[in-house]
Amino acid sequence: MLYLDLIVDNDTDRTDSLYTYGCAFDGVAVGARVFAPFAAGNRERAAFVAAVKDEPGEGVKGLKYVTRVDEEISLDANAIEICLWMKKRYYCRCIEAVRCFLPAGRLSKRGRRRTPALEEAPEDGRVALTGEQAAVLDRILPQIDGGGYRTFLIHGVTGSGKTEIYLRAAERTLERGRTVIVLVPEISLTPQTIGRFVARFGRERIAALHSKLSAGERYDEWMRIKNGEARIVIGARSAVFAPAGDIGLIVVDEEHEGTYKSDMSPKYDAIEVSVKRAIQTGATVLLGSATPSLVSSYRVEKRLYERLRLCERHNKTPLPRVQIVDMREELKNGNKSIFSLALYRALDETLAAGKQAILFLNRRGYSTFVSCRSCGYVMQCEDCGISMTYHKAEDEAQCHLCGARRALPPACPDCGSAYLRFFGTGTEKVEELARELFPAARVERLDFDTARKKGSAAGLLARFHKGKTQILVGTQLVAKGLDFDNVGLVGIVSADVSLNVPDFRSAERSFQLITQAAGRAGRGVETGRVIIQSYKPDHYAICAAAENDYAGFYGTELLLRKAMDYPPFGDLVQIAVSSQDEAVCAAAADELAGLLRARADAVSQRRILGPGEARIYKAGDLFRRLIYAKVPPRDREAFELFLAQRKRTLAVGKDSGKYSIFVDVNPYSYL
DNA sequence: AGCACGCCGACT
DNA sequence: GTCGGCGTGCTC
Repeated sequence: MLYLDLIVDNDTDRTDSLYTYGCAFDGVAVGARVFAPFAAGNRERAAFVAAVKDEPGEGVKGLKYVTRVDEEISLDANAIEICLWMKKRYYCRCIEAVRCFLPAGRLSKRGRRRTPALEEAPEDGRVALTGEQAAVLDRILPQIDGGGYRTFLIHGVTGSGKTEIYLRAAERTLERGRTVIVLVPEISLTPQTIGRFVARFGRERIAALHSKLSAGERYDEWMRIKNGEARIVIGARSAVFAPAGDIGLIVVDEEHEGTYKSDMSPKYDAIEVSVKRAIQTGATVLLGSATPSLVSSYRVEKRLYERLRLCERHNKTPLPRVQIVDMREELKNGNKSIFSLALYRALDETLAAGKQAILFLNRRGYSTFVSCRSCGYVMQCEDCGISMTYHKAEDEAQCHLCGARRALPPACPDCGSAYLRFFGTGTEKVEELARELFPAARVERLDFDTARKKGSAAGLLARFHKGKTQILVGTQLVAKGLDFDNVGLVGIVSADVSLNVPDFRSAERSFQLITQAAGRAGRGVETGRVIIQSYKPDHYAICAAAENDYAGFYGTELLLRKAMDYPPFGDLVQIAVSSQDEAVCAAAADELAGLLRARADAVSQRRILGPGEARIYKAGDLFRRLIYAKVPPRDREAFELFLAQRKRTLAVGKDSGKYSIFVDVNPYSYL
């Protein structure tokens, strides 16, 4: 008789612990999926083996027995180890982590072997390597040959040929009989990257995991990976959990992108998980970016990663000329338009020269808020409490958080005045003004609103590519990865939008966005122009982006992070306390913050912030308060233990169900 | 979250 | 005497 510690498929915090069962079946290993009777009703539930033992161990009362073993679906010991680590690191339930490793949600039925089509691959552009590429591969390939864990940060400017590095590394890994996982920020935005993998290795060796797959297709792809048929996996962040055996290489393309952090439970960081998995199997990790995240660059400094540089743009096009325009001066000179004189002239010249322009503004909609000039009333979402954006195309106000839509009131609901006006600028207004200023030019807009209609984004981009459109207005959708030869000008309408987000990463994100957007200019033969408009033209993130000075930005930002104890000098842990009862929520949040402060020494007291009301104070029928804890590395383990114990006490104790605690480690959203 | 148990009122 | 209302507490 064997004894198994099981993670039972039960959706509550109370049952989030290991249960010991007897097992009469032979050959059951850690990771196996079994079925066992659970609780008073003895209903059969699925469970995963976390440990196999000869003795039941202490404190086991009323031993029950496993009824059968799943022959088809199983995980392995490495996966279980990661699940237990995720519970500790991200404060999720074990079973939630286990589900990450399983094909989509509920386990669906076996399909009949459906291989979804991938984008038509271009011919394999296998060209001679540049000297730089060869040098980078000289570091990577021996590492792959030797096995063993190592992470390389490939710091390469846009167009320097990072994808070719990934392809050669993948090729070598396959030659060694090992498997490859490639993570991309968003599969729909990276068809070129996928296309090149398909061209190089063939569709049948690749499994693509993305959100457009049906449950059945997902299951089939999962099985193709599990049984070794597909040896290369490409997908968004969740592909890091692919059931690939003997992983030899994990690639994370555009590693600085926020999409690698999950915003749903488990709120994992796919880069952290990648490194964990790579350590387990002795694999190489390639993190690629033109603007590496501060955390990754700091890890290079600490010798946890090794930086490899690619500095030359592939076709040797010089970097664009960049000009920063001080919008305060424009206002002083009587120009109230969102187009500075410099941007207007540059657009005029660009169009006259038969070139195209991209206008970038990271804010969709027409205006940012609707307000009464008489009494100051601002139209807000009833559920989220944030101001609503006016969308002219639909002639309605929209909440950009929950998607709620409301018609505009004919008069101010508070004072009855007719002076309801639109404030702030979004892409819709930029598009409208561009049309007014340049009536001869064809202007189109690419943002979430125009891209969501199926196929419309592709058509829009094709028209721009063919030169039928002269001005393309858009949000960050236009900043990413688009490669057009004839773009002579990129105008960043307001660099302040991303800078003024209340988030410690706002400077970093602004630097990355500006650098990316600027990278769209002059991809062809000639030098392009970039104009950055800002009310903070001296801001270090803007200046550094304009000068293409990554090192300068990194140095300044790192000092600020250190002064504020922000990542990479520790974790920023967000703890949300929520309850249907406003007073219970407040009291529980106060108590928890008190306990956190009590365990910290005097120096660390200031590292506990709050509790404060969440920006979305009332979500549905729940009131929410937030506490932030800045946790330095040396305190991490003790902090994790403390908070996990608190969560456990809440789950099994008297207050169970009265309020809840949700933890997000290094969150990307502060609402 | 389920699900069983248990203690009380209403009905055959 | 027994059916079922839902409040309470447990799940190897």
